[in-house]
Amino acid sequence: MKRIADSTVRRLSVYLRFLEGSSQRGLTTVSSAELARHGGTTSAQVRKDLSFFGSFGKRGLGYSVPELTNSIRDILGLGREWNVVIVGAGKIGTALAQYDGFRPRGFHVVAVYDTDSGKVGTRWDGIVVRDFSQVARDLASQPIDIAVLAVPAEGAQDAVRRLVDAGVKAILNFAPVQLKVPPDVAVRSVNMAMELEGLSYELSSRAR
Amino acid sequence: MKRIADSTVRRLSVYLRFLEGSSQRGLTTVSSAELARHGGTTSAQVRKDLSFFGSFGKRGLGYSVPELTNSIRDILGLGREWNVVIVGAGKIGTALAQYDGFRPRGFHVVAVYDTDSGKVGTRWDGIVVRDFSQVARDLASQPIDIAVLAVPAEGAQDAVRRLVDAGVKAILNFAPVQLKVPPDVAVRSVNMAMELEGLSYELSSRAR
DNA sequence: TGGGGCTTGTGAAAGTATTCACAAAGTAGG
DNA sequence: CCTACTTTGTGAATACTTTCACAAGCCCCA
Ligand SMILES: NC(=O)c1ccc[n+]([C@@H]2O[C@H](COP(=O)([O-])OP(=O)(O)OC[C@H]3O[C@@H](n4cnc5c(N)ncnc54)[C@H](O)[C@@H]3O)[C@@H](O)[C@H]2O)c1
Ligand SMILES: NC(=O)c1ccc[n+]([C@@H]2O[C@H](COP(=O)([O-])OP(=O)(O)OC[C@H]3O[C@@H](n4cnc5c(N)ncnc54)[C@H](O)[C@@H]3O)[C@@H](O)[C@H]2O)c1
Repeated sequence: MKRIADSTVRRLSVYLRFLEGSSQRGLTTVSSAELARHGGTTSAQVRKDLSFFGSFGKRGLGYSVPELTNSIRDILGLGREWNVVIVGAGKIGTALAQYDGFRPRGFHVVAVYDTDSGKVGTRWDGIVVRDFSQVARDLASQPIDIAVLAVPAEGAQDAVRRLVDAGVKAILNFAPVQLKVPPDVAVRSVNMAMELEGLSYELSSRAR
Repeated sequence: MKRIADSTVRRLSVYLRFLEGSSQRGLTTVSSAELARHGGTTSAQVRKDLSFFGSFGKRGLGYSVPELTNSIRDILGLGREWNVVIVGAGKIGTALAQYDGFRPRGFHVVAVYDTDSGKVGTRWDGIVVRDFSQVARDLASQPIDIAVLAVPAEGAQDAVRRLVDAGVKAILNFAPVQLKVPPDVAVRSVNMAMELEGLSYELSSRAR
């Protein structure tokens, strides 16, 4: 099977979110043009994206909202719960642990880790902060799907090494560094400084 | 002048970060191959990226670290301070306002806004939380370059409308919605749920 | 001062992604 | 059942990005 472009997968997320909203507003069908308008793309793009995975619509009518919702959830692997740990109980780690937008989408934060003994043992919303040195032991008994990395840049690569050694296969990285991982580990990075710099570039290049 | 790809601008940020580290470690020159290794790309890509903006290296030798650092800073528009406001003093807005990684790169958080009267008037690190309804008045006296949007998804589009009306030309959006803005306003979105779904997709498609 | 070794800068080629455009398949209404 | 209309699914065309490959330029040392 052909490799699917990252941009396609991201758009599927966007379509899914719109479909969930449509369902709540009682819509039963939706056209590629409507999906496009809300996703900031074109109807041809929507149809092409979906066509990589199959044929989900009815010609002349559009897509059934519940059916397409289920199909995209399946494609994205959202038909199950994913166990997530947050590494780094600092400012951003705390915000993420307390965020209630992940659970409804199937991402379940099962633990928060830190190296600071002053933080280990505290708890928020029923999630205890555990000692990061125990992560390998913990993962042996409770399987983890995704680790969210929210530690300072200096410690990030070392923390990744330990997570990978413990068997983690997917990492969402907030530290502003380029992580090195084996090819069987998936990484996505959120780099806010980079986004701000992108805006800075746009503002500057427009002025020119 | 030809439009520069987004991916190129992002890589420039990555190169810049590595150059800053190199400078601290006392290096005076660096080759495209070294930049590539740390940026997770290829040396040809590095040279091509830079070639869009000029010719910065010395053949046979590489790039002067301080000169290339300055050149990239210039390209990205980082030769000045940018005034930033954060809209939404919730979990993520608080983390961002207290984050100390933005100031050294020239992004200066000058205000935080919220609509919740219980939060308005409180202050962290010398930044007072102001009433969002006053944003237009405030911006008239103090110019703002970038607004960081950290409000719930439902309120995001309306907040954007008000910011755009007040003259804001760049927005970094954390709400999981596709914002609609006029063409002269730059938007970047950080959508964490989408990143997690991307990881979910990768994990699932590998298993298949 | 000239040659060997290295690295840049860049057209051209290859590879990806998006857009076009239209046949095919469906709906709706008489 | 037939006609007019809508919207999908998809090859082909276009646009964009990355990789290749090599001449040109510069350093260093003999
Ligand atoms: N706060 C933000 O808004 C923000 C924005 C952009 C990027 N980031 C990035 O996110 C990361 C975290 O930022 P923050 O502001 O939350 O920092 P922070 O200093 O508030 O928190 C970092 C936490 O990580 C813990 N830690 C350190 N090393 C660790 C390790 N090896 N294992 C486990 N825990 C460890 C520390 O004890 C601390 O509690 C940084 O890389 C930062 O650059 C943060
Ligand atoms: N917290 C996270 O880790 C996280 C992760 C991903 C995405 N997000 C997104 O970031 C946004 C904020 O999330 P949060 O967890 O900080 O929420 P929150 O509820 O903690 O904070 C939202 C804040 O925005 C304020 N607000 C509401 N409407 C406003 C308006 N029109 N103008 C100004 N302020 C307004 C509220 O009073 C509140 O203080 C949401 O869209 C959320 O989906 C948050």
